[in-house]
Amino acid sequence: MTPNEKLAELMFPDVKLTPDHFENIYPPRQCKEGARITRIAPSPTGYLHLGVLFTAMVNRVTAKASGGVFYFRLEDTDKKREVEGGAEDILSGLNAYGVHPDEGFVAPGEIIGDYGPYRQSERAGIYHVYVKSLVAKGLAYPCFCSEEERQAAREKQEQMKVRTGYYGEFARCRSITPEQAIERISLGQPFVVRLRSPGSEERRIVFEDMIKGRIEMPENDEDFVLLKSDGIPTYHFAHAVDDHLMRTTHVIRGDEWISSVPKHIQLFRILGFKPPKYAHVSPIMKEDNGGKRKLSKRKDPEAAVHYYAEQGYPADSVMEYLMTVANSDFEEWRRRNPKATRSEFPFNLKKMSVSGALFDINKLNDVSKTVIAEMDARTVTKAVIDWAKEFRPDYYALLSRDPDYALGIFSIDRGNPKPRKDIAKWSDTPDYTAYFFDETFAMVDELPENILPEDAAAILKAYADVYDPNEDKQQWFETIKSICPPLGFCPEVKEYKKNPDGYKGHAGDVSTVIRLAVTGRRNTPDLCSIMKLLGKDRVLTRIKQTELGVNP
RNA sequence: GGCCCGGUGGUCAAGCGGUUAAGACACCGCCCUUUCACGGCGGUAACACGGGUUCGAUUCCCGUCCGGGUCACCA
Repeated sequence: MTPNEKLAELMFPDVKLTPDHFENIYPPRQCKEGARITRIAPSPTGYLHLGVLFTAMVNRVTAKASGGVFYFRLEDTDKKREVEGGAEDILSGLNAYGVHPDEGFVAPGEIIGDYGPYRQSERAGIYHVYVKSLVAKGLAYPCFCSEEERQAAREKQEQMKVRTGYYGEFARCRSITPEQAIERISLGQPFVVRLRSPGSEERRIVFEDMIKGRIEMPENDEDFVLLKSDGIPTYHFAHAVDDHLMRTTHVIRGDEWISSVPKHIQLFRILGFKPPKYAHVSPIMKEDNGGKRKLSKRKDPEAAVHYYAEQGYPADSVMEYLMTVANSDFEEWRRRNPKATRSEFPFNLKKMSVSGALFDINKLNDVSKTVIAEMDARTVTKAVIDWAKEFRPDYYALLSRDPDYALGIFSIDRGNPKPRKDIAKWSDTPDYTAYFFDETFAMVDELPENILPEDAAAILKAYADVYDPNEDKQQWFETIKSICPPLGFCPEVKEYKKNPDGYKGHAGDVSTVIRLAVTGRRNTPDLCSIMKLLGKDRVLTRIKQTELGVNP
């Protein structure tokens, strides 16, 4: 045994397997030519972030479009930051938005696939095999530096105005001989394992990022940590081992990783792995005092995907919006293919933006209005009730009192060739539908400027006398027209416009007064339908109340 | 500070040496219309700056400025 092999044996006495073993039990995948294997590998440090959903969506769509596999791996190597229930939240969130993994963690408590374990904390044995072989070959070494020592070295580097980091002459433990290391380990000194980096600052490494294009950077020359003192790997090492063994072909991740690519490529080479293709996704930004910054989970409520559920944005709306952010020609495609499923869209990583897009709530609202406008009444009603049940108990109570009435509300003007686009999210509905319930109906306190109170009172009085709840829409409007002349209003708008001085107003003004009395609003969907739904008694009561209020 | 990346209307974005510099959202006006919404038509509004290269630069090169990312035993 060489000294390094002895050292490796001492460091990992329990490790008996070799890398070959894993190469055999995780063979290359049998996929059709060009199939892309992608993954989402979040760490369970909190709730599902919009950026993670976005990245997951991009991963899934690229895998699916190529007939490949999209899997979910849990990066739980940092116990300190782990949040209980974090993994479940992320997973159920992804599923709620239709970003279903094919493999790995596919649902809370459900793990499938032949390339597991998919939880990094269960893969310690695998990582150790690879680290051990690296140490045995002298490609990695134990480092005994304390935090204080590293801190001191850093300060010295800052003083000397040189790059900080554990490299070159600053990599103190690099020169410890295997014999010395064996002695210190035997003494029980704690250690981490570092890569003995063969890189040089002087040399450049070039790689092709599928989104950002060609990128050139100095080689990595830092002896970065592979295994932490608790025996758990760092992200870098786990990335290399896992993505190789799980046979990932395309690593699509946030662009905060781009600066570590030299480390990653170096690791793949040293381990004898074929590096994956990389695609670094720009983050979704938020406007902040005229500047831009990444959506922050702490500062921005809209960073957490949960926010959209609370606000009542349908999952489809969020995904449609995210797709337009991902590939801006998605919108145009959608207009041409209104009924197609998103997976039919020819998604392309190369069409992704190189710099981060500002989160645009206006755009989300617009997209969402279109999504909701195309839903049928039953779907909308159910969604609103489900939403209210969770987030607006008071409104839920009103809706669930009479489900058919609720259905009636959301049926108005729905399904006709000119869809209304006035609901962007379910939280718009309590106010939007307030006048349908006596509890939330608010009487008018102000008339339009062009209508005098006495005229309004006269209109309401006249209408109350002829009101017939059984009229269809056309008859209903004829009735309104019929009360116009005696009141001094013109039944035809066009005629009124030719001769505005000859009348007090036109049929539109008359119906506005009625609308105001019945709904308390100047703008509503089709009034005739609304009145039918409200019912004769309620309509008459409101007309009378308003009449009194307007003309006491 | 070092190393990367990026700067086209308020926002998202096409464009890749010669264009009246698309389109979408937002905003404004008009039309349609019993209101609103939908729809239609029109409008305001952009190539960060300075040098090159070129017959010609938004497009290519350099510099400046601005923005973003990253420099851990976190991912």
